[in-house]
Amino acid sequence: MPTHFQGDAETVRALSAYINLVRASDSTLAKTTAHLEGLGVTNGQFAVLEALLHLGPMCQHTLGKKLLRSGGNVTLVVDNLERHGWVRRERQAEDRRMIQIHLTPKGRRLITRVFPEHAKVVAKVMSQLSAAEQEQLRKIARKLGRGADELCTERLKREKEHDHDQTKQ
Amino acid sequence: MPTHFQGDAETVRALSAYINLVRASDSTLAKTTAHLEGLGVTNGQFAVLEALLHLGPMCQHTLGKKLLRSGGNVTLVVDNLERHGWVRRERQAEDRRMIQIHLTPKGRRLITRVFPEHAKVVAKVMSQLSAAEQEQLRKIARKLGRGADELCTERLKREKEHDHDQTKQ
DNA sequence: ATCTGATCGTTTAAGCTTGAACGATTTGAG
DNA sequence: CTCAAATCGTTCAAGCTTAAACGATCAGAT
Repeated sequence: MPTHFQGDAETVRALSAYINLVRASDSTLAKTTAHLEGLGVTNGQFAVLEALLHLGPMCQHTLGKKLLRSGGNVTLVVDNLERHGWVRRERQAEDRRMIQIHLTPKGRRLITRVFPEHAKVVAKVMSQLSAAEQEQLRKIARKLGRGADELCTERLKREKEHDHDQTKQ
Repeated sequence: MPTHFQGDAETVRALSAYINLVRASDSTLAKTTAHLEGLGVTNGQFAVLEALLHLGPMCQHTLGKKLLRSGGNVTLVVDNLERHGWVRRERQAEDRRMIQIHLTPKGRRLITRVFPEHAKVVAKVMSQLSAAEQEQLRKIARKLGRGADELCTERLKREKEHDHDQTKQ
């Protein structure tokens, strides 16, 4: 094989970290997705429902930015969620370009029931790592993927800390 | 909102690490994919070409396991690679169920040219992290995604160490 | 030799995802 | 006011991905 890989140690290190990162993500995502499918909810649908539950109603454009998905994708996922009766669209009066997405009571019941199960699966998968390792992973991954919001986790922490209702919504 | 998230600190920690992991992977993968698309190679195609370059010819089933992809997916990707003239199928004589995939000279030229560029992009993205952080990330992610082989990195390290041709194949 | 079960690759249907083109709406400049 | 540019959601074509059903091939038992 006449071609060498000409990278230095730095490049080898970066590639190694990168590959393991993507594989770990793929692998854990597959496990949690398998659980969701058994509940009749796709990955994208779950992500939207979770965002609406933990962050409140928001318009599709915002949803797309939060979830790192294209506009067309959000339209499709919301279509499907609407078809199931889990969310409803509400055109904004002050800016008729925007459509705010709301959880319906039915949708709220669903995600409220499903999310704890999902959390349990994630906890089980992540339990392969020690607490310290999970914390390191969180910090490093956050630094790497910075610019992306953290969705539910901040809210979860607040809920945990205060431990009382935030009846807003 | 009458429903609390009932998880303990352990679950919150796991979720937080998980979300940041998936987001970091999504985010970095998007950046590297964007570069590949400009070269007329899809993600899956690149992964196959890279595996063939760094691990040598192998049958589709093995390819699927290495890349964590379904059999049907491997068939499609190899179809497309074959259509471009970058790989060829070679039915095995000793076991006619298997089909070994080989890089063509044209395919080898392509991946040999493209891989260093890809490595450079990865190195740039990962340079947001210090060397120590990258090393930590590699270890932790590897532990989490264990069972998955590391594809090129081991081979790259060997090439780097020995720094001479391994003209095999 | 024949049969059974396992393995490998292919095909198909379904769903996800994206980018680009498009229409509706708003904003701001003139 | 009027028009141009920007923003938001929708639609469409294309490609990726998977699971399941299928045919071909092999290995082992009888």
